[in-house]
Amino acid sequence: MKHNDFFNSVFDVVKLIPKGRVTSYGAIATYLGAKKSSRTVGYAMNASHSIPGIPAHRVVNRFGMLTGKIHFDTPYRMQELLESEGIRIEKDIIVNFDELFWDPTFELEL
DNA sequence: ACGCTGACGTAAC
DNA sequence: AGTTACGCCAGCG
Repeated sequence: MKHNDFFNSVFDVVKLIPKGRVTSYGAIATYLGAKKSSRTVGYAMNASHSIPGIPAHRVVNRFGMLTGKIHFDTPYRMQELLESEGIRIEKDIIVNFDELFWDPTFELEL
């Protein structure tokens, strides 16, 4: 886990997100040991656009809000993808987010 | 080459 | 307790 590997690590973690589950940028950043880099985590997702297999729609902010939906092909794509996995969304906010939250630090434990 | 911005989150005032 | 500012790092103007 170095500088450039940050992106790579983020992608790896996102790929590990189980279907029907979601996580937050901060959770990934914390898992990588740089909770302050949460912003960069989201930015890494931006780069994931060129990388298939990255369920970026499963990554939301700390409040469970689909903040990155705008960066998808269509703003509704993210919500539809999540709903397709059984996740309910209301006003761009994941319902039962606490229940669906998948924390890599807890699930993967370092 | 330099600086601002951006899918966030936390600390400080 | 609400608001403002900053940190992180890389892409882009």
